[in-house]
Amino acid sequence: MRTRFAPSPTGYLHVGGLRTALMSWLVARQSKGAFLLRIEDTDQERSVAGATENILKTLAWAGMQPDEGVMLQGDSAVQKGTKGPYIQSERQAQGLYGKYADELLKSGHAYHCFCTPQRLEEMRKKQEARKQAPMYDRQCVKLSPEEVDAKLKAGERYVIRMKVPHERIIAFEDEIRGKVQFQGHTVDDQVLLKSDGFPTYHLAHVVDDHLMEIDLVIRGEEWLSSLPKHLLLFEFLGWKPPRYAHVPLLLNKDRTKLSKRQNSVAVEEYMQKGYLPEALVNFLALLGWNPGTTQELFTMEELVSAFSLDRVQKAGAVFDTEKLDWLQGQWIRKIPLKEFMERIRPLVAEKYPDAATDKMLEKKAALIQERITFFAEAPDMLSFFYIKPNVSLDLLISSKQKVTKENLPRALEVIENILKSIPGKEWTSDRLLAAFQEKVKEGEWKLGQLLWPLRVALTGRAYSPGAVEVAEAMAEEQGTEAVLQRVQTALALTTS
RNA sequence: GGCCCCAUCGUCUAACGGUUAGGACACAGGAUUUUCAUUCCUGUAAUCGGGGUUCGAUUCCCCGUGGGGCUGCCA
Repeated sequence: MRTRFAPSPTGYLHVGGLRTALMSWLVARQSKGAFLLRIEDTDQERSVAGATENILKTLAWAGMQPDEGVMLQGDSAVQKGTKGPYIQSERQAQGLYGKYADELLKSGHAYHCFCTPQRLEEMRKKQEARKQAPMYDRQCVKLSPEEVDAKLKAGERYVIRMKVPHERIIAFEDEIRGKVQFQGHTVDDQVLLKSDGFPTYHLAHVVDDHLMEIDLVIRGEEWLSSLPKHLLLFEFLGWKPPRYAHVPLLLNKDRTKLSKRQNSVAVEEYMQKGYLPEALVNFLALLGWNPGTTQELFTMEELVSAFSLDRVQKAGAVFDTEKLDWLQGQWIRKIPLKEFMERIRPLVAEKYPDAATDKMLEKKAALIQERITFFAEAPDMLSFFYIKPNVSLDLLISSKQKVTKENLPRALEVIENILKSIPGKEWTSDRLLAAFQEKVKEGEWKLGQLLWPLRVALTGRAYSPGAVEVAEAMAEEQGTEAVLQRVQTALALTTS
């Protein structure tokens, strides 16, 4: 199966685009076919320099590389394949689209239109006032060949429009929606070739996807109403149309089409926020698709074998990132510890330079891997290993743990004594915990009354890894004296 | 306005015409030998409305209603 993704280089890659790209990629992989990337830059005004590379890099981040067409080589975009060029402006330069427009002109399926934008605007206004659907009124169809020639010779600006047979019924079987039908008279005479000579999306899509031998076009539902135009063009040109899958739209919370007003829509934004590609891809795959099992976590490989278009939903899906965050947590926990450590190292080192060469970082990383959702949380979570924390009396006290202003000094003394009673070599979290539990057995203290102040004394934080785990790591790194010192500092705080 | 598409918990979704309408996220409660988190358990919560067809409709048909998309010399 040959599939394609055909973005316009207008800036960033949209999450909706990533989703259709993903489906196309999955289908191609699954069928051992090819995933093509074509650049649709027929709108001169909207094209942005560097956007192509940017889109390609983002796609690569997500784990999708094109097999053919425009792809990344180092930092720049190159083209590979036998059906190129794969950039529409380059195809345009070869006169490709004009050639087929001429063919349609000759066969009577298209005509020159000399109407000015002003006239078209007025026409639409009148139609709207009469509560009619705004459609081209075919004024230029009436022009005789001689009149057309004369206007062309006079250098009048023109476009080429397709001539839609009004009496036809255009029916089609969509891969997701099933049968879809349109009445010819409701379909507008679409502009095929603009006055600057460039094709519109409609002509370019039909010509390119035919020439590039695309078997299946997966695109957003917003294209469904243009489908009859495309089908007709394939017919007029004598070509077999591809299969189509019109994927339901991604929606804002208010169920309108996903917009940047209400959501982060650029994949880059999710990269910057620290989302893992595994999480975003997993999330996108599950939006509007389900495997028919209760499996929620999918690697790319698993998606390749599990995905199928017939389990894609017909209704739009609200882009609610709560589940994305959950998936992010799941995926960050799956990262092998060493890799996790190397991912957080530069972030921690940025704030605490010692981390750059920290031999203890793996042990510290292990303490936080299950408690964070984003790498960016790591520096804060580990801060107390690198700087002495600011411990406050307020934090040492906890009503939930029954640590009061009154019993706190005594608690800290007990903690100190327990710690002192254990030889440095035996400072493992298990051994430490056992010691505290023994004390608890005596009846005077609850475990929380001892471990809470210890944890706060060591970390200065409302939440952190467990007290004994921190004590173990800290003792190994800085010696038991350093740990005791922090307890003593806290104790001093209570007496001042 | 016209054309097209769609409709199950708040959200993502499952259910050959026969299920106590299932799962996940979120939320609430609890357990997990300290906080936060993780993990586990429990709970709250849905078939848009009306007609058909059928012994029986979430499921099939029709009509409403609601929502969305398109309606550019943008894609």
